[in-house]
Amino acid sequence: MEPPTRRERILDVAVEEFGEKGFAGARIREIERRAGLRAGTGSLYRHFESKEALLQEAVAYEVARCRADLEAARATLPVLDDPEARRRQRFELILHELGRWQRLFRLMLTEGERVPELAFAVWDAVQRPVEGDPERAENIADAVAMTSLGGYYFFSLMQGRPFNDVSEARLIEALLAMTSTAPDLTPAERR
Amino acid sequence: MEPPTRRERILDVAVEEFGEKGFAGARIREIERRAGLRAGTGSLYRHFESKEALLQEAVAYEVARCRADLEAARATLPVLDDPEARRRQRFELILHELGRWQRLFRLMLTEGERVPELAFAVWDAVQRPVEGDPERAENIADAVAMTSLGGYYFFSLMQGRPFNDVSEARLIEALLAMTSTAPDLTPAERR
DNA sequence: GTCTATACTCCGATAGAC
DNA sequence: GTCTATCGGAGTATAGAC
Repeated sequence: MEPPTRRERILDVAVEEFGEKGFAGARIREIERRAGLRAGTGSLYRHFESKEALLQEAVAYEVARCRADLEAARATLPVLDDPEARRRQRFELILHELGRWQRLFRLMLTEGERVPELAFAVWDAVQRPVEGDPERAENIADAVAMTSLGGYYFFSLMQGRPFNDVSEARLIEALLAMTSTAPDLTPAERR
Repeated sequence: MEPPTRRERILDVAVEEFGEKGFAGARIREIERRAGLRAGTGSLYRHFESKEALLQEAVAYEVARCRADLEAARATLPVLDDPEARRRQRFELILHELGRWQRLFRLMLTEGERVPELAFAVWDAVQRPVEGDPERAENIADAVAMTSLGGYYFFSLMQGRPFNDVSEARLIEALLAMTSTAPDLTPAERR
């Protein structure tokens, strides 16, 4: 692995700074400081046109890195035969990756209008394509699992501790039990 | 109902402005403009000490109003005997109230450090207290439902349409089916 | 390509007339 | 309690030496 260029170091810390404080709250001087440039000198502008341009490039950079990490993580996982084990594996991966994508989620919530492509990029990478009828029981069960993992992540983030003191392992256990028992999820009107 | 005082009008629009743009991005002149004061004159400071103080009071104001709305909504609901109907009622209420609390959630994510009491206030109001053992099956099932509704709300917000095209009604249906079938949620090691 | 120095703008906040 | 006028500070951005 080559050492990161200065440009990459700037992008790195810019993602952090924008993610933590949003566009308006982010400080160029702070990004310079963290990237190893003298703070407040404007040296950053030899690398990027403006604060706005920096945000755009930082987001694109982080999306690319997150996607690569996700692919890499998927590639290292063993291929499992048991469907339940496969679902557990998937749930654990999702929960883990949510942390990796946290800053992009935050930017999506706070700077969505400023970077409209971000929403597409994130969902394109994160979301398993829905195959066939979205009303299919399997897809609904998957949506419940996905939303539950996402909600768990957000609520835990907000509470600053595991949501309602339910551990990750416990939640996954419950989700597996609920979706494997596979209650009839066909809409009532179709039965 | 009395007409809102100017102070209340300011608090009203301040919640909007802070919620949309965060503390750093919010503009006093914009709040003045929206509250019917001349923009950029600093007239706001006859009512509030500083931007920081305004944020604190705006948050407290919004928490109080959201809580009142929640109580009011609960009070108007009919008392149901059927436990399943009661759960459906509860799920629908949560999904509905999440929209009302949206700005506070956002402020919690973006300005959490600035207003540490906010997290306590919000969770105290929203969260049904966990009775007894948090590992109890009922509480775990409830946590799954709560997280799923929260995640559904957030993801739909981010996607700008119902998450994975699953309608609210459909999600609630699925959650009811999954939690009423009541699979054995006791942790494996206790069986 | 990094620094010094600084221009320029925007914003939060204050003083004081009415 | 709202306006006019303005201060002071902070922040983005630029010009130019090295």
